[in-house]
Amino acid sequence: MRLATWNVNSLNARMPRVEQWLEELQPDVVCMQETKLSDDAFPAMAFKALGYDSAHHGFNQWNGVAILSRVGIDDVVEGFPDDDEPDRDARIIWATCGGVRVVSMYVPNGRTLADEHYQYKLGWLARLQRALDAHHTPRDLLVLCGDYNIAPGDDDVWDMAQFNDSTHVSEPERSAFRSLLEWGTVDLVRARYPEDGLYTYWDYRAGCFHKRMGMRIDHLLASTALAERSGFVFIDRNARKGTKPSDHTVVMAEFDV
DNA sequence: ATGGTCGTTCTACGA
Repeated sequence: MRLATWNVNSLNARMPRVEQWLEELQPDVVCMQETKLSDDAFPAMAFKALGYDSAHHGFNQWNGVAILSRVGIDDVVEGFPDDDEPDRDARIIWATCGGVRVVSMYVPNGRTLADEHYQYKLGWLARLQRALDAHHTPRDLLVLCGDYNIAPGDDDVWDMAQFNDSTHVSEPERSAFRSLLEWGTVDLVRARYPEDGLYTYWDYRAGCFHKRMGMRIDHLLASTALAERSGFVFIDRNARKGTKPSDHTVVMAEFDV
C-alpha cells in the first residue's frame, strides 16, 4: 500500500495539482487536510473518475479533512470517537483502507502561546491521545497522517533562533507529540532519515522554499506493527514546486500490507 | 529593503 498525506490549502485552488499528482504518483490512500470545503462541495465524483473512493469531513470554508482510497474505505468516523462535545472544527476523519486504520488530521495551529487557540490545540492533542488509548493498541495497523503543526525537534525548523516563544516548537506541543510516539508509534520520516533540513512546509512569503527556510510539521506516525511493515518513505518536494503549489508538500510511505 | 504570499472572501484575517 502506497499512502500519502498532503495539506492542500484549499482543494478548490489545488484540484489541478492534486489530479496531476495522483496520476503521477499512483498512491493507494491519500490523506488531505485544509480542503476548505463543506461536504456538499467536495469533488467526490472527480476522484471517483480517477479510481478513488473518498470520505470528507468539512463544515464550511475553513479546515476540512479527507481520505481517498482505491483499496476500500470502511468504518468512517468524522471527528473524535467519544461522547464529549463535538469538536468545533472539522479536523479529523478516520477510515479503514485495505486493512489499515487511517487517520487524516489537521491539528489546530495555535496562533500564539497567549492565544486561546493554543489552549484549544493542546486540548485537541490530549483528546487525540485519549482516543488512541480507548480504541487502539500499537499492535493495530494504524497510521496517524496529517498536519500536526508541531516541529518535534530543533532540527525540524530551519533556524531555532526564529522560534523563540513560538507555537509549533513549544515544550507542551512537543510533549504531546512525544506521547504519541511513546504510546507506540514511529515517526516514519525521522526514523529513516536522521539529518536536518527535511521540511514539509514553507511559507509562501519571502521565497522561503528556495531559501530552504521550512518546517517539518506534516507527519506519518505509524503504529509499531505497521512501521515494521514499512518500505520506502519520502518527502515529495516536487509537489511544492511549479504553478500554484500548496505551501505544504507531500509525505509518502509504502507498506507491505 | 527588516518585507516579501496566498487562501478565504470583499476587508481583514488566518497560516
